[in-house]
Amino acid sequence: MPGRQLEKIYDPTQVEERWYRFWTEKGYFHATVDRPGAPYSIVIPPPNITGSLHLGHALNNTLQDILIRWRRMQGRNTLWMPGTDHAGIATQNVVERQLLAEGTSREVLGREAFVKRVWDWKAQSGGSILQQLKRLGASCDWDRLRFTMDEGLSQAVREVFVRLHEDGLIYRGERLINWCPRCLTALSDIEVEHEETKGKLYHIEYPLADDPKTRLVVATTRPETMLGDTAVAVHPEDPRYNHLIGKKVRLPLTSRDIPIIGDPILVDREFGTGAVKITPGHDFNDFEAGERHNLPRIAILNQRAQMDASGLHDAQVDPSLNLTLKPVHQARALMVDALRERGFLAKVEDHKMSLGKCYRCKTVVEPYLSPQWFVKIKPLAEPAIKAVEDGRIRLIPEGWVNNYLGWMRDIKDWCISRQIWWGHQIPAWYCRSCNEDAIIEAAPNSFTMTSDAKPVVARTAPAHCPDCSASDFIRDPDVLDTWFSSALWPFSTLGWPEQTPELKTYYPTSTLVTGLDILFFWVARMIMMGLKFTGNVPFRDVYIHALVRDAEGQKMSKSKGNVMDPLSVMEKYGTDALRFTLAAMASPGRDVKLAEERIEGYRNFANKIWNAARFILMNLDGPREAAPPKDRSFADRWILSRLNRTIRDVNASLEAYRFDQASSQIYHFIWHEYCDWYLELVKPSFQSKDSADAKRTRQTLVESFETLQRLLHPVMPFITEEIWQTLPHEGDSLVIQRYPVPIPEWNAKDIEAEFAVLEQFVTTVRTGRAQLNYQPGKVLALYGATSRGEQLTTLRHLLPFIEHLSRGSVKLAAVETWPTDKVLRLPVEGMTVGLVVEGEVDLEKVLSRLQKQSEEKEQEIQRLEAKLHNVEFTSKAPAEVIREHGDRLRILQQDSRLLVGSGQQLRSMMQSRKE
RNA sequence: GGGCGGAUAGCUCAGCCGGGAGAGCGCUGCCCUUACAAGGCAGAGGUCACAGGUUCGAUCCCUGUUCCGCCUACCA
Repeated sequence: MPGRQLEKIYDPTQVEERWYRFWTEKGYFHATVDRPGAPYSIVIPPPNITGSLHLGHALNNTLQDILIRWRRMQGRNTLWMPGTDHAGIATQNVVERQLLAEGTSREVLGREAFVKRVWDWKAQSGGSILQQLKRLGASCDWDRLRFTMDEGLSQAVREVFVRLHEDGLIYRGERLINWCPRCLTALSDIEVEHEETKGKLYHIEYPLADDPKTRLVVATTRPETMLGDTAVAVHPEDPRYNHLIGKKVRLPLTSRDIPIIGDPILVDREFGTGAVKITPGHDFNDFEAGERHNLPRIAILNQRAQMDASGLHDAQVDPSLNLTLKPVHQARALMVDALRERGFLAKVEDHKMSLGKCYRCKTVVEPYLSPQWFVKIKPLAEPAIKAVEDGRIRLIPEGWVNNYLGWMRDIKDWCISRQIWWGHQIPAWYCRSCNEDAIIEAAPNSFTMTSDAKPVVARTAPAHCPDCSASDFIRDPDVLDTWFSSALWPFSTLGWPEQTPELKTYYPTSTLVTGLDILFFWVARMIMMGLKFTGNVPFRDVYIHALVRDAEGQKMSKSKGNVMDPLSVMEKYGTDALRFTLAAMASPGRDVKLAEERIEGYRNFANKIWNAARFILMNLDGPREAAPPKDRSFADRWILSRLNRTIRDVNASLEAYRFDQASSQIYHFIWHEYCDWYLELVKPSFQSKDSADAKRTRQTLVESFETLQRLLHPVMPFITEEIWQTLPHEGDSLVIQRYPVPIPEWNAKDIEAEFAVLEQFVTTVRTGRAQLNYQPGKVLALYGATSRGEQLTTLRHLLPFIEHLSRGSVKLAAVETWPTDKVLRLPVEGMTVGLVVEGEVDLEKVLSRLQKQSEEKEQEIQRLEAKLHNVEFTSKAPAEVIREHGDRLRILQQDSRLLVGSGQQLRSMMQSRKE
């Protein structure tokens, strides 16, 4: 049964697509509730439909796929639920840009046509990331693909909204919210990115109304908003100012007088001048201060962050300033000039401050006063805190727990309404006749509702008004924050609110794999919603992985030009190499710095495996015999024992989400034990094709290598399937084979100890070879000696292997019987290895190395002796440590004596050569 | 401002419930030895950031310092 010949170099492009198609055609990734095995489920963090695969996705999905493939092979009933997220703002932006290029706009199209246009776009190009996930090998159940705007998920959204509203956890009200003047929508607090920037602190003089020569100086970073000031605050206990409380100042550049008030919360006496202007319409703190003191609010900016005509009028601003419709930064410059000219500007100093920007478009965000929908979050947060505190949900690594708890305990109400068209429209309707004054038709067919409007919240459009029974309604134009629907993802994708078999089987899901960046956006909200609506946690484990950075540790971004495209990486090095790299670098709590050389290194690893497979297939031509492990050869027993250890380690690592450990354990085993030693040890047994050893070793080769393919498959699915299919095997695909578990009969501690002796001997011969500058192929005359009985037995027993790996003939005899004039002696762990010295050899070099070694050993001996002579140590250290120190010392002393002898003997050799 | 994490070989990192300092990549030397030059063999390279403390003993535990990340916060 000669297997098919493999090419000399592994070519992933020949392999990957073929097997992925095979797997999906066979339906291996499809989950059914009646499948045996304990359920294991993961919901994918749904990528944006606007997105294309970047390395963060690649890492995230590689780790999920490793878990899913591993659990599937363990016989669990696995489900990996895939899907995409409608990404309201981002998607709307993309389509609006297209419209702009076509010379039109969403306003021209109208809402209905625009939304249809977005669906068209989604149908065309919204799914490309899914194809890329397949390319990565993701074993998702594609038959269950979900989208946050699917009818089923939309129904879940409406259901949740209505129930939260019924429970009083959703309300509508006029608040100061974060507003993006480019996207023209509200944002939640966490959608604002704060960035440290260099700004200015302007000191502005406000003359007292009844005594214009006396001026109160306030400090501000935003002089343009002073036009909306409705008070100035000082600290009530500040002797510099408190006598002014109750008086008024004339607001510069306006004809308004505003009061001076005392407020100990807002005012920090140490900062600036100790006097603060209060602009309740444009600053969150000022808004609260305004609430405390019943101050009027004047909005001087419109929704595009331009100076607003009616706002300027209300604020009684000097019209000659010509500010109308000037954007913020221009208005600021004009204001500063005007203040300076008219003598109100005391001074300007540099000032560090943080600026809020829209996380989607990086535009500076404005606090904006408008009616919005909010989720009252505290009652939802409390159970979510408890679930993590009591361990029903584990965060891994657990260092993030405090982060999570801290954020949750301090959580603020969640603004969920967005003034865009793409998304789940809020299920709230306004009766026209009851809200006549509250409904404003801003443009034809475009309405806004004041905060006084009374909505009817319902699952479907109401037929009659509960108050006046009229039937003319206008639906709330706002849509919900995209994260509102993603918060339901773990159960909405499984059919909720229906109690589907899927929901019963796969919920709570087992593990969530995600990046830190969406811990609050997504994970926290899923926990809150899951607990609220299913009474159960949405997942047991949350594995939080790091960010992928470039080789210099910089965040990858298009503007920096340091992005690495995973698709071209897969093209160049193969998908398995990329996956292995990401897994190997996924150390907990540390960012992944990705350099291309690493990927190349693991590409080489794939090739190493490939060539091991070639070797095995070449030698499989002949009978095989499945003898019990203990009856097999030394090499066979050794590799099975080592493989067993690796199986144990890898399983333990995966259980602990230590993808890095699992990968390096497999890497080390395959390359440095299996290939470097085992395959070399085994070569001689094939010299006589039909020997018992050959038969059994063939069997061991197949067993061990087949097991290795199973062990590695979750990380490198493609090459392992390709190799597995060429090896003798049972079954249709590696995907559905059982994951390796340790086999007790494979353990052979004694054999491993024997191997250590062999390895030391052989390595020492090789070192000697290198020192004597012998060709690797040169067959040597070698000697071996040891005074330790068990070592001698092992050496005798393993002589054929040792001779093969040392490329020489080894005489085991007492050192005294070796020829003194032509043998280099090298000690190792109590043994002495002898190499015959022939030809032109630089013995000086050899000697100096011996001397250096000798010194190192001597140092170590002295250190150990000092320790063992120290009574404090011997009386207080554990017996085991003392014994171990003693053992080590004895071996060192032995080696040291041998080294000295070896050096003397070498010197006399050199002497006799000279003569 | 607060919190968290990091500082170990040229680079990227592992290790550490305290007892001989490791890997990968890179580097040096020899070798195209029929599985693999995307390879083999051998090797060089580290006062484990700094200063104290606890201990018989500290890379590891504690305290402080410096530097670097990240998260978070309304200091106008």
